[in-house]
Amino acid sequence: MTAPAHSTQPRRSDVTRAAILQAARERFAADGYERATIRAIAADARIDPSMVMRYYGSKEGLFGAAAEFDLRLPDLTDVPPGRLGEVLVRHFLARWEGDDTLVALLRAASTNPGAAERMRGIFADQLTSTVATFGTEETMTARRAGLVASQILGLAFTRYIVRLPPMVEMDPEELVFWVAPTLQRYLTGQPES
Amino acid sequence: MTAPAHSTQPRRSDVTRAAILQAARERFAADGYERATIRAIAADARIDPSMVMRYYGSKEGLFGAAAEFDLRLPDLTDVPPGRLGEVLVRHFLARWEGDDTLVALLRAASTNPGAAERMRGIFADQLTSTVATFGTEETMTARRAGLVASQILGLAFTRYIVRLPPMVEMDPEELVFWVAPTLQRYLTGQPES
DNA sequence: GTCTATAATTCGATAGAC
DNA sequence: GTCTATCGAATTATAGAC
Repeated sequence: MTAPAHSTQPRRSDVTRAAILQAARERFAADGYERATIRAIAADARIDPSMVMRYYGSKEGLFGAAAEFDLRLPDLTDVPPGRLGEVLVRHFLARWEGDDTLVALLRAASTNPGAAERMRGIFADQLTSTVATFGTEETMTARRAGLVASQILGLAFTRYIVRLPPMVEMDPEELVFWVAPTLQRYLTGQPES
Repeated sequence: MTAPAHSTQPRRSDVTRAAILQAARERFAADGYERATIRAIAADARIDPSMVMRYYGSKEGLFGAAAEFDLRLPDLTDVPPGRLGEVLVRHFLARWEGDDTLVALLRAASTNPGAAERMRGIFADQLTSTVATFGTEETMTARRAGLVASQILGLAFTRYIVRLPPMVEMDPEELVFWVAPTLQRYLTGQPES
C-alpha cells in the first residue's frame, strides 16, 4: 500500500507499522478501546509510544486501522439450500478463532461509536449482500441478515467476551449442531403472513 | 435497608442515594463503564461529586449498586410446553425495554471484568435454575441455558448497543415470531446422540 | 526514523471547613 | 450532610533534539 513500486524490499517502517498493528489488535481485543493505551501497545511492539502517533495520527486512527475486518463470506450459490445454516456457522467459528480482530471490534463497539458504526457496516453490507444472492424481497433480506447477525454476535459475545462457561466448553461441532438450524430458519424460513 | 425501623419518613440521604443510582444507571447505559465519569453522574443527579464517593465508596462500588439486576423470570411450570420460547422472548423484551439496567450491564461487561462476572452470575444462576425446573440432565441444562443466553444477549446487543437498523426497526411481535422458535428448540430440542 | 521531554487534560479519590 | 479545594496519577498528543 505505502511501499513504492520500484522497491521489492520491505522498508523498515513497514515492519514497524505491522508490529504496531498486531499489538494494537491484541490489546484492543483484550482490554477494549478505553483501557487499551497507546503506551501499552507501544511496549508490546517494542517501540516508542510517539511512533504510534507518527504512523497512525491518533488513537482513533490506530483503531480504525487495527479493526479493519472482512467477513470473507463464501459464495453460497453452490451450497445445497438445506445446508446454508451449517456452512455459515462453521465459517464464522473458523473465521474468528485465532483472529483477534472481531473480538477487538466486538469489545470496542460497546463503548466506541466509531466501532459500532463499523460493526453496522460489516453486518449490514457484507452479510446483507450475501443473503441477497438467493434473493427475496428487500426489507425481508435486511431482516434475515439482522437476525443472523443477532445469533452470530450473541454466540461470539457469550463465548469470547462474557465467557459463559457452557458456551466456552461446547466444542465447535456441538455449536454447529445447535445453531445451524437457527440460521437456516432465519435465512429461508417462511415470513409472517 | 439503611432506614432505621422507628422512622417512616424517608431520610434526606435516601433520596440523594436514589438520585445518584438513577443517574448512574443512565450514564453507564449510555457511555459504558470507563466513559461514564463520577463527575458527570453527580452533575445529572444535581449533587456534588464527593457525595458519590461518600455514599458508594468508589466507582466500582457505585457500579455494583447500579447494575444490580433480577431477570424476574416467570414460573414456567404453568406454561404450555410448546409455548416456552414465546413466553421467554416476550418476557425478556418487556423486561428491558424501559429499564436501563441491563443495557448498562451489557455495555460494561465488554470491558469491565466485574461486570462480566455479574453477567455470568445472572445467566448462569437465574436462567439455569429456571431451565432446570423441567429437568433434564445437568450439563445439558447448563448448555440449554447458555444457548438461550446467546440468542437473547445477541438480540439485546444488536438492538440496543450496535443498533443494527433491521433489528431496531422490527417491532416486538415480529421479533417474537422469529426468535421464539429458536429458544423453543434450545429448551426442548432433542440433543445430539 | 527514533527517542526524550513535556504540555494540557481529565479522572478518581481525599481532607477538611461549615 | 453537603460542598470547596486539591492531590496524585494516568492519559493523549506535541515539539524538537539526535
